[in-house]
Amino acid sequence: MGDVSIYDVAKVAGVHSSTVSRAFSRPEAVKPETRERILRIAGEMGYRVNSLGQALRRGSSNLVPLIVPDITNPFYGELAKSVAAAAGLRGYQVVLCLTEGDADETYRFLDAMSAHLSPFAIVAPSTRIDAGVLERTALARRTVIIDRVPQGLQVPTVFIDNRLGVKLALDHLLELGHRRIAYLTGTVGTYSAEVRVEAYRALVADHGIEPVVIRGGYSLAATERGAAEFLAIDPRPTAVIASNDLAAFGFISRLAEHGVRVPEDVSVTGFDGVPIGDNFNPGITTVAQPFDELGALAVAVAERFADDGSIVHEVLVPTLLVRRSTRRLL
Amino acid sequence: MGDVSIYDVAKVAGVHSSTVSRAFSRPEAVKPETRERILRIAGEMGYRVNSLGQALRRGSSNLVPLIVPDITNPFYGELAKSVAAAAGLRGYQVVLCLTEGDADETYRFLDAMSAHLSPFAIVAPSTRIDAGVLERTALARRTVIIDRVPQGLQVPTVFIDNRLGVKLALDHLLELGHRRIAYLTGTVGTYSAEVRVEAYRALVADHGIEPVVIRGGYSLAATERGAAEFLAIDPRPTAVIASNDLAAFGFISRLAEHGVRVPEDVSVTGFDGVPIGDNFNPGITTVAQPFDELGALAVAVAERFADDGSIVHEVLVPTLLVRRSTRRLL
DNA sequence: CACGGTGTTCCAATCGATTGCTGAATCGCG
DNA sequence: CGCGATTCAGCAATCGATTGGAACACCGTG
Repeated sequence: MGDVSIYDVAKVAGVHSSTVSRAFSRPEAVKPETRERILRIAGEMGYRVNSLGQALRRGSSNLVPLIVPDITNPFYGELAKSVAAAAGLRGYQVVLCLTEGDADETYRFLDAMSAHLSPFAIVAPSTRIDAGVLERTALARRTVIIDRVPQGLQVPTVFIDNRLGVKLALDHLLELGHRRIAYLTGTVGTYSAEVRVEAYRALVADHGIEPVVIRGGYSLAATERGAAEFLAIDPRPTAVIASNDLAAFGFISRLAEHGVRVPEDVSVTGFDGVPIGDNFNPGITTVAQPFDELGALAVAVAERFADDGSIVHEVLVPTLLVRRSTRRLL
Repeated sequence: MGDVSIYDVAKVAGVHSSTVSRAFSRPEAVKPETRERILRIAGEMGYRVNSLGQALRRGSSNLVPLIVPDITNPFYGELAKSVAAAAGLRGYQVVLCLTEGDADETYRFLDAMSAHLSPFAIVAPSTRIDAGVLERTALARRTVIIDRVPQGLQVPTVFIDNRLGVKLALDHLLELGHRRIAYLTGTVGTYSAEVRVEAYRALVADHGIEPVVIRGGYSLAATERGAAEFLAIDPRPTAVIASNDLAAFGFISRLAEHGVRVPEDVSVTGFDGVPIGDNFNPGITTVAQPFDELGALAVAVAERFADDGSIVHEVLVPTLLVRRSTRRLL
């Protein structure tokens, strides 16, 4: 089955192996009737090009590593889906690399995949990118980051306008009459996460509102702590902007266990806009990222970077998705 | 950086390239001091073995395709996580293949990955496996299925005891005093899904209970239809066994929008035991699959199958995870 | 008939690593 | 001191595909 090489096909077709190769990779360079015969025989013999031999010779494979901290987080799930779709369209295969939040793993994966001659890599970091280490990895000049990066780091990035996202959520809540609006953090230490809190602080100040930041997260312990922190605040906020959907889910769930209902008692907004938010109880009002665009741009930007070294920073615009977790303050 | 080959190292170290190769792949075959010098020089030069050359020569790569319908479904997310962990431990890299429910894609991915000389493949199907097509793919004799398969299909499998899972949920509800217990389906057409409904039908019959099957799903439309079907039933069931967590989430969410509360008005159990169920509102009582075991066994079984062709069927035992979505019938 | 031009195929080197075989050096032992 | 055994390293073929350049046939033209 998989053990037919161009040599085998060449022998049967009575031509040289290089002709078989060209029949596939440069069709116009071989006489139509010869080509057809080769293709037919190859088909009959069950020949399939060996990507390895091809990649070795060409010096570049079609394997694109997607490095994420945690695939069970729906945000990364959506990201993986869109990247895989965009990559597939261009003939790439996504190699899934899970770091579990260990930054060193990122660089290890990058090294491992450069040994597979990956043309480029896509990284959704869980922490701020370490410029020094990144420079040292083999794929350094061919990696795109799905996050903001510190000034001066020569790496293309793709991410949403976080400030606008927070503004969207805040304006929505303000319009509903809320004034005591708190912010719930997640656990990840990405640059984006920091940008979001800072945006919250700045925007809220513009309205003369005192910022209140609650530490949230995903684990049972973190969500419980978040709920406890919230319940201890006096006077209690009437609305909460969560840094991401997952944190909002856990927060709402813990609140419910304490008899605090959403949106009746508190309005809560999520962030990311993962589809599962539709199936949450209540449907979560959230700042939605354009995932399809995100994946497509990540691949396109990475391809360009690898190709001509051009470093661009694509900033996507989020939209507000109003569902049922927010309501007008009575 | 990535452009150092064994020849470069060999030249600097003053030895033959084959010695460099052996220094890495068969350390005992080269004199300790020679080996150390080679390793040191290789390190200084930033040499990294080129997996492609290696795989081409060996006739087998370390790339393991994991083929799943939808990575944003938390079940497959958990599966991917555990498979990636188990694979990583043995030096494999998981290649993520997303079929979006298109069965043909499965076979296409299998073919594509056999061109990468994958040692074996792991498939979580979205439909019943097509024996005929599977046989025809190159990786056929090296694929393990995460699901039940029809009798007579010569393929190793890893999956949980679905009947026991349903029994766990049913017994729990019976013990809580429920008698009108319905079943909510998902949308996927896997063998496991079928087995679960049938188990429900059979088990419920043992208790003289009339089976009621509601068609659920993940999409907004499907969850709404499920809720509508449920609300139309008279007399209304007091408990529902969902075929999977995601379906349960959407169902509960739509029910809430109709003023029906869980668990106050209906008890609902999920199936799969995805961690996000903890952050759902309310925390979902569910039949938990042992994910870590699942991933580890999938890799182990696939490895054995590829190695000596032995076909085993591992059946894992699920456990009941009691949270807050079920309560005693008053 | 000779010659330049065009179209098609072949030859052979190459990508990077592995491995059976061979030859050389070293060791143990009588 | 000499001989066989053992250890270690070099040689060269090989995995499968690609590609620059050579070779060949055939064309039309002068």
